[in-house]
Amino acid sequence: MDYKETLNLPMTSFSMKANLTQMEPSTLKYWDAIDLYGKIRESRRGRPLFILHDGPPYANGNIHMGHAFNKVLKDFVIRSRTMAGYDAPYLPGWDCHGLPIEIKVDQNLGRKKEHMSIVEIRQECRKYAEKYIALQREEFKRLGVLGEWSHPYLTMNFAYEAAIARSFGEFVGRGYVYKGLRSVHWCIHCRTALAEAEVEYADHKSPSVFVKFPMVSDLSECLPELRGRSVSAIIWTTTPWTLPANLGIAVNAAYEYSAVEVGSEVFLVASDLLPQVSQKLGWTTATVLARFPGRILDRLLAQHPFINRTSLLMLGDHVTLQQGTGLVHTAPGHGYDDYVLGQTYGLDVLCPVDGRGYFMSDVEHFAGLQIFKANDAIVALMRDRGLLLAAEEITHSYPHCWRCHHPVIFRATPQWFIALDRHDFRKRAQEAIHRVRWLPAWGEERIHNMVAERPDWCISRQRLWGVPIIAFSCRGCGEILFSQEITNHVADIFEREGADAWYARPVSDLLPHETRCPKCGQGEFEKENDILDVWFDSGNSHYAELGRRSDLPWPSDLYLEGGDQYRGWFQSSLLVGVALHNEAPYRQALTHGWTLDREGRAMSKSKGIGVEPKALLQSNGADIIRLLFSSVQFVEDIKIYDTPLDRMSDAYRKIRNTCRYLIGNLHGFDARRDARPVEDWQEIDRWAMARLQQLVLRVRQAYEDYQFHAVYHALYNFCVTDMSAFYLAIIRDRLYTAPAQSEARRAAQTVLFHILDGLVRLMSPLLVFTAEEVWKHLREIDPSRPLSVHMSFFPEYQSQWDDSAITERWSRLIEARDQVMKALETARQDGLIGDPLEARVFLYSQGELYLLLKTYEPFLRYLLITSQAVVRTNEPGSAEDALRVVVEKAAGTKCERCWNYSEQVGADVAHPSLCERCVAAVEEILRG
RNA sequence: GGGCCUAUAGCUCAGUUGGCUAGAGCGCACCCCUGAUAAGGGUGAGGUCGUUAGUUCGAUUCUAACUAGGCCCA
Repeated sequence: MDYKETLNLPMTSFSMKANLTQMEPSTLKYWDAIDLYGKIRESRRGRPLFILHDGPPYANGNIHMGHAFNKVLKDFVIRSRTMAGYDAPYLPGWDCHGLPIEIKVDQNLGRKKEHMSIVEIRQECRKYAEKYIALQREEFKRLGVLGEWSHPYLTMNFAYEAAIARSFGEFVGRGYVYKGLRSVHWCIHCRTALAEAEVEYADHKSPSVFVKFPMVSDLSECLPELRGRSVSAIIWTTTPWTLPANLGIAVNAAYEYSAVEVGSEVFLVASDLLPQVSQKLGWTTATVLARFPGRILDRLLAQHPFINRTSLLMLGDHVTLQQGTGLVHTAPGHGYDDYVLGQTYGLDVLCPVDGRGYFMSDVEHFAGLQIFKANDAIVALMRDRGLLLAAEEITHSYPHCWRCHHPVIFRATPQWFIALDRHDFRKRAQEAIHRVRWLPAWGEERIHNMVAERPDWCISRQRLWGVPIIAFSCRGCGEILFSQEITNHVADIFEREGADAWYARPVSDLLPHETRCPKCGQGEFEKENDILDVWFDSGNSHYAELGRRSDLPWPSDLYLEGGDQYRGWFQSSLLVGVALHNEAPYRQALTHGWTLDREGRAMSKSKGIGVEPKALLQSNGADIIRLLFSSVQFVEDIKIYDTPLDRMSDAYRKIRNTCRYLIGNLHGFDARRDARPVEDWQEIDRWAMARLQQLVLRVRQAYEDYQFHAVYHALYNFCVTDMSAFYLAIIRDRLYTAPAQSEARRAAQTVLFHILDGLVRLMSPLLVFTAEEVWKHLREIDPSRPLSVHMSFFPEYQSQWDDSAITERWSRLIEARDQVMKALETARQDGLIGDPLEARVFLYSQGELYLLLKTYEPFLRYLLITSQAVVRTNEPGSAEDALRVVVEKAAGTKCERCWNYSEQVGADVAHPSLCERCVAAVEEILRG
C-alpha cells in the first residue's frame, strides 16, 4: 500500500505567495463592507480612551514617503492601543488653506483670474484642496491606515474656520494680539510681500562698500589712548540704498576689536578682520592703538554719514567674522536681525521706501529715487564727503522673486503679531513644555530652546486663501478696531457660511449693529485684508476638534510627528493650548525621523531623490512597507532603498510561511473538539508555550513603549529561531506520522493553535493585511471569533504557562543540540551522512549534564532529528560539563513511512517496510 | 554660523551601573533535504564598535575635539 496516504501532511489554501498587490485591495473592500472602523469602535465603547490627535498633512500633491512613514506609525499606535483594550479613535485631518495651494490655483487660472472675484478664486482653492484630499485619502487607506476617513477634519470646514476665528478672538480678548511692523521679503516689481517659499536665490551684482561712521561718543574714558583723536566706525554693506534707513551699528560683545591708526585717523574694526580690511582699504601702515572687547561699545553713538542723526551701537550675537568689519550696519526696516536687535534697543522701524521701491518724499538727498538706481547716487555722495573708504562690485547669491525673477528687498510692513512676552506667555509655554512627556527625552530641550529664542508670532499673511484676520479700520480716523466681541460675531457667520462671508458680505453685515469708532465716533469701516498664518489654522486643530465630542476629549494623549514639527505644529499647537487653557494639548509628544535615500540624503520630490509610496505599493505591497517602517528605530532617520526592502521581503516571506505551515498543520483540527489538556502535552510543547508567553510579554511591552522595532525583531526571531528551526522542525515527525486523532498529535496541534492565534494578534498592528488573511483561516477553525483580527485583543500573558524551570532546562538541552549539529555537519562533510535521520549519535558526558541528558534520552532522537541517540558517560578525567559527540550511521533500515532508521524494519510481516512506530500507527489508522 | 540629534558586521537591531576572545536574525559562501518545495534544515566567513585625543588598572560604554549625515533656524 501507499503509506504516504496514511501521513498527515500539511494542507491549506493559504498560498505561499502573498500577491499583496491584489490581496490588499480586496481586503480593503472587505473592511469597507463590514465597516471595520465602526465595528472596532463599537467593540471598544466604554473602555478607557486613548487619543492620538492627527497632525494634518497639507492638501497638495501626492503623498511622499515622509507622509507614509508618519501615517503608518500612527496606525501602529492606534491599532496596538486598540488591541491592548483601549478605545482609540483616529480622526485624520487636512491642512487646507495657504500659499502653496493659492499659488497653484493662481497658475492654473492664468489670466482668467483677472475677471474673478475673491470669493470665486477661493472657491477654486477649495476645489483644489478637495481634489488632493480625496487623492491622499485613498493613498493613506491603501497603506492600511485605518481611521474615520469618511469624516476627516478639514481646516477649511465652516465649523473649523469659525473655530479659528473664535480662537483668534480668544487671543484678542486676552490681549496677546497687536499690529506692528516687520521686515519681510518684498518684490517691488509685483508690489507684494513674498513668503520664504516664493523666494529663489540667484547670483546678483551689488555694490560692496565700506563706509565710515564718525564716532560721536568719546571713547577715551575707556580707552585713554584715543584721547583727542577722531575715531570712526567702519561698516560694510552690499545694499547702500538701505543706508538712509540706518539707525544703528551692531557689534559682537564677545569679539575683540581694535582701534587702528591710519594716517591721522583712527578706525574701529574687529581684530580678526583687520588683515582683510587693511587689504580692501589699501592701508599700508596701520598701527593698533588699542584692543578691547566689543561690549564696551554698547550704546555709544556714531554720526550717520549723510543724514543729520546718530546711529546707535548695539550688541548682537548675529554679528560674525565671516566678512565685513565686525561692525554691522543696522536698518530695522530692512532686515530681520536688524529688526529684532532694534526692538531690544527700542529703535524705530524706519522704512522710507514705498511699495514700488522708491524713496519717500522725506528722504534727504534721495527723495523719489528708485532704490537700486539710488545706489550710485548714495555712493557718490559719500565719496564726495570723504566717508566712502572703498567701493567695488561683487556678485553674490541674492533673493529673487520666483514670479518675475527680479531681485527682492527687505521692507518693513504692517503685520499682526501674537506677543510672547505679555502675561508671561513665553514662561507659561515653557512650564507647559516641562509637563509634557517628550519622546525622545531630548525633545524637551529642543523645543524649550526654540520657544526661548523665538520672536513674536507673526500671524498675518497678505493672501486670499485662508481665514481673514478679523479687524477693521475706521474710515474717519484710521483707528484699528478689533475685539473678541466682534470676532465672535463674525465667527457665527463663518459657522454658517464659511470664511468666504468675509469677502462676500459688506462690512455692515460683519460688524455688530451700531458699531462706532471708539476714537472718533464714526460708523464707517474698512475690512482688514490680511489672512491668518496657516500655522495658526493647524495649531488650532485641538481647539477645533477636541473637547467637542465625548470620544475626543481635550487634551490628547499623544501627538506623533516628524522632528521638523518642533518648530511647526508641536509649537503652534502648544502656544494655542497655553493661551487658551494654560496647558499643552498633548500629554506626550513623540517624534520620528526623516526618510532618506540610499546615500542618506533627504528624500525630495523636486530634486528627484528617493522613491514614492505609490511605486513601492505597486512593487512590494503595503505590508512590506509597513514591515520596513516597523523594523527601524523610527526616532532616527530611515533609509529606504532596495537592500532593506529586499530584506523585508525575505522577512515577510518567512513570517508568512511560518503562519502557512501552522495553518497547514491545523488542517482538520477543531479547537473545541480536539484540543488536549496540558497533562497530555509533551515537555517540548510546554516549552513552546512558555516561549510564546515570553513573546507576548515582550511584544506587548514594546508596543506600549512605541518600540515597534523591538516588536518586529521579537516576532521575526520567534518565527525563525523558536519555530521554524526548532519547534516545528522537531514536532514535524509527530505531526506527520502519528495517527491524526492521536493524543500526541492533537497535543501538538493544540499548542500550534495557541501559537498561531497569539502570533496573528501580535503581528496584526504591523502586518494588517496578512494578519487578516491568517485570521480568516483561524475563523474556519473557530467561527465564533470576531469578523476581523483587528477587532480582537492582544493575547494575555499567562504566567502559569511561562514555566521557567522548563525554559532553563531546555536552554541547556539546546546548547547540547548545537554541539550535535556541528558534529552532524562534520559527518555530512565527510560523506558519512546526508539527512540527519541517517545518523545515530552518541553523547558522552559526565556529572549534571550526563544526568540531564540521560533523563531525556528517549526524547533526544527527536530533539536532534536523528534516528537514534544514545547517552553515555564520558571517560573519567574529562571536564565536568564537556560533551563529546560521536556520529555513526544509523542502525537498521530506513522506514518507508517515517524515513527514520530502525532495526525493527522488516519485523512485521504485514508491513515489512515499516518501523515499529509506523506499524502501530498504520494499524491504528486502518482500524479507523 | 547657532539649537537639537545620530554614527556597533553588507542590512536591521541587542549590548544592563565602563570589565571575560563584541552578540542576534537576515543577507552572503558552502553543504543537506526534496512529505512546508519559487519552501525547509545545517555549518561557516564577515566588525581597528565614525576618527583622534583624554579620564581610568581597563572604554563600544565617560569627556573633548574632529569627520560624516539629519531636522530646525540664521
